[in-house]
Amino acid sequence: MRDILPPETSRWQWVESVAREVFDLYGYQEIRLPLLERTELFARSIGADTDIVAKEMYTFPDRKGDSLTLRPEATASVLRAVLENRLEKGAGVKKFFTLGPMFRYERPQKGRFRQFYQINCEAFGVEAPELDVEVILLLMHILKRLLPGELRLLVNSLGCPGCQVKFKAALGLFLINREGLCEDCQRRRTTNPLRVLDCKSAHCQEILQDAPVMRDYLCPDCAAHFARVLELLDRFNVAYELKPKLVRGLDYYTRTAFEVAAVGLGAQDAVAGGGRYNGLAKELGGPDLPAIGFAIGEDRLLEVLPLNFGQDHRPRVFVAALGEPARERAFTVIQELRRKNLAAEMDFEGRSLKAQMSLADRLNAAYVVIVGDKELAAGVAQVRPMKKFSYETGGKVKLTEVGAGRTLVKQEPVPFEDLMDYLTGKIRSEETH
RNA sequence: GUGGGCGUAGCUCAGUUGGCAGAGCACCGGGUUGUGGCCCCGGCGGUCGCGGGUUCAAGUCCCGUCGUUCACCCCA
Repeated sequence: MRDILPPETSRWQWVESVAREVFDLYGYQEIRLPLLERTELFARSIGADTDIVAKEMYTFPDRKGDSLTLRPEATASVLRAVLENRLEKGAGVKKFFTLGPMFRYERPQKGRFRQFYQINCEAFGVEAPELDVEVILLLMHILKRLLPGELRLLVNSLGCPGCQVKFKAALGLFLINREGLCEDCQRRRTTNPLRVLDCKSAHCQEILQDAPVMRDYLCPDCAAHFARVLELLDRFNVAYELKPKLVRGLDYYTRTAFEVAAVGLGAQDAVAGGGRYNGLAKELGGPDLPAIGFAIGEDRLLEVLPLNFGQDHRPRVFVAALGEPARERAFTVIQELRRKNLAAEMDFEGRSLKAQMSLADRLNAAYVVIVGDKELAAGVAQVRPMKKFSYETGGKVKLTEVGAGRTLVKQEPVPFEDLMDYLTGKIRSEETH
């Protein structure tokens, strides 16, 4: 478990605000969900044989004795909320996004945490491959707004349950008399044969060279659906890699499955993953409701995001005051500035002017307003621009770097009654540049 | 669930065969009695993760424990 602290938090806010903006462009609306659900929901949706359900859930009884679980993923909760509130009724596609923490009890490592954050997208009610593509376009739209680096989009089709039965049978037959599979795969061979496909062992991959491929087992409908998805991705110039061995960890996926990988994340390099889950609604006792969605791993995304992205560059005003009367005045000045929507700060501890200047510098103040006895008497404050490398010509500055290429910026006397207009004007004009 | 690395000042880390707990950065003050960033000087700051053991003596050796980190399994 970990805390997320400033200045890191402003990067999180930025990522989330970009995601919200793009979701809005595509017509998605936010839903907010409980972090706790009845254990049964996850057991039924994710699949009892998956690692998530078998060993990774935070599960405990509540006071009444009902078994509750901290959500290990969002899709099941979203679908539960949709069905409970009859949100699937009515014409057209229903589009939702949600974001927040998920919980899995596993050993943390790079890019993996016990409490981690996802941005989730879920769309219901439309079976057409166009929706698959729109969802992928949406995902790539968000990621490209956020990340400058190259992303690898991996796609595959897992087929419908009919295809999967045939394929699993073929794969099982293929695996049954193969020698030399790693220990894990020997176990998986019976428990979850699909997982053998994406084993990282080089030796297993060698054995799998001529294993049956899902694509050959797709029924005509599934094959046509997948072909159309690929055709549209091409038309929108979305670069993708076909990855026949892409299987996903949750049982409920059907047809289109995809994953986005980024470099620099170590062993856990998937920043987003998703796919169709047409059968899940019925599985949970609802109607036959086609559905597709994805999850972005926010923690991992932040990990590969350059450090300067999403930092707060809002200009601030610092009011430096000397003496008690000046401090009184300064307090009213910063409140006035804040009411004008300008971020403003001052010192409450009676520090020296030098110390206040230094503080202003650390707070990244764009301007310092200096108020002392002289200024109060004259009714005129000194306004000093704090751009890097600016300095006052008359000051006792020993800055050794002063010289080549520095601009001279003098501080200006500004009557108190003009202060607000002066500062708002200065800062607005700088913001537009 | 399995295997390894690391826990010493706010941060990053030194610490010799066991012998007075250190540096850089950050912070505070001064050099400049009213002016930030560079420079110089000074200062503040540590139950050495926690508990036990060995020893005249433990940051150092041993055992346990907690935390953290990387990898496996698996996933975002």
